[in-house]
Amino acid sequence: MIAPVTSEEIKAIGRARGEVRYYRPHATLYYEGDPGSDLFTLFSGWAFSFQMLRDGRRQILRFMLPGDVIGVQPDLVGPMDHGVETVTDASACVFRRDALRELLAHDPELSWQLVWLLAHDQALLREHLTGIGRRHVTERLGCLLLEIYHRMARRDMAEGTSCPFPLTQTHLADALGLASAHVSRLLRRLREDGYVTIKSGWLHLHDLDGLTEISQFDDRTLTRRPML
Amino acid sequence: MIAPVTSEEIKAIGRARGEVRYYRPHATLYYEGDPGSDLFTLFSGWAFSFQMLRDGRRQILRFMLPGDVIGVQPDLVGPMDHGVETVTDASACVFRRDALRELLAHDPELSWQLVWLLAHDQALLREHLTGIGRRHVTERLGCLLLEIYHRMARRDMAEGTSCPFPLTQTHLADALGLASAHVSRLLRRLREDGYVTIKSGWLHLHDLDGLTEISQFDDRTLTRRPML
DNA sequence: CGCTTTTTTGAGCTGCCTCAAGCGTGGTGG
DNA sequence: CCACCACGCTTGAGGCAGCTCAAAAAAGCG
Repeated sequence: MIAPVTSEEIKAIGRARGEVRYYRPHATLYYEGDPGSDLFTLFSGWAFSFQMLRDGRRQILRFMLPGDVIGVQPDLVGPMDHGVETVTDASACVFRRDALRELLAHDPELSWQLVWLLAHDQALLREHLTGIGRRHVTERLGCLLLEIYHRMARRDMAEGTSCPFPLTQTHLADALGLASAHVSRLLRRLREDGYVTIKSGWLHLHDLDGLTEISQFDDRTLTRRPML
Repeated sequence: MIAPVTSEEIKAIGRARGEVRYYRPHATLYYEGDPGSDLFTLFSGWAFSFQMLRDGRRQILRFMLPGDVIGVQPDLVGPMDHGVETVTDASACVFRRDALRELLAHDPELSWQLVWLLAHDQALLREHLTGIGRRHVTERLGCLLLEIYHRMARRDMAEGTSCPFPLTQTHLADALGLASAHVSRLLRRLREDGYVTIKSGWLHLHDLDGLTEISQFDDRTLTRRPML
């Protein structure tokens, strides 16, 4: 999947001047415990961040779409508290951590943007947390699909009310805190009720407003666009 | 409750030079939708941040203990995506948002620290998210109690394996994504099994190691101390 | 000491899980 | 080009964890 990028992204990438790396699906950008990995801008493809528990349970924290910045989140010194893995073929622009620190010291505007970016990530995490903690599962799933659709639309990567959607139901389940069997049932119901179909790698929202309504979806975090 | 503060906190507060405000329990520092509130350093007392759904369901995102910084998280321009409310009597040092922006421009070191702080908050959120999404409820509760205990201990506000604990079971329930009746049952079991008692505003951990074990508690996020 | 808030406990229910088997599909190699 | 394999999806059956509703006991608080 080759992704167009917006002018903001190109600007950010230019600033970074890192090399570009290419990944296969299911590849690891960095793993939990990694002692200080690099930073990335996802150039094309999808990825996600996650944490594991000892017995293999996995929680997906966030899906990364083209243009997203990866690896700023963690403690900037010290090991990563989460891993990042690709979903599809992907390419990412790398730049070194120490370079960041230097950049920040010389460019207050950049540090402001970095703060903005972190704050934005936090907002997504908060929304996700509230969803898992307090939403009914159907709402939860609906919100996730809508969030992804809107994020894709902002990047001009949607066509009408459809967009590419390479995630498996297992991804969804691990993001939503559910069993994948249950996600299948939920999707069936959404399909039968005429809201959504997922087919050959595309998400189709047949009734965007209806889904927004039944999901109690609130795009408070999405109306504000990332600057970087 | 009057709280001692560590030297780091005093330094941070000095830098901010804001006025100090005093709050009663159950008071609002800012509310969801607040168009750009101020920033705070919690000086004494406990508070928490939360989001509400339309039908009244509440998710507690994070508990704030003395010394914690409040309100940096959100989008630094634009309305707050969450509210903050006190649990106990509390006092907080305020400083204005625009002052922050100016400070950042002139002090790269400070912006570095701010980034650190945001990253640390994110780590807490991630841990919380994984807990709610993928942990069994007993583990979840255990982890929350341990997290709070450790955070208190770091502030020298614990005595042995006990610490002040002003939260109600409803607070715990809303943080963990549970019903409060169920929290009561879980706590009874932890008490009967000799792990924990909560009594007259204090948390007593009778078997810290045991609880850490059965909760699969991992203090990866806590071993790194906040610098600000 | 009376009132409010919190905690405890019970009974019954249901939403989501687990386990498991069958099906569809795309990719690979003969 | 076809056969096979692997992986993801679907669907069923049965179980239990955690919910709701409710009411009583206990613990602050003025």
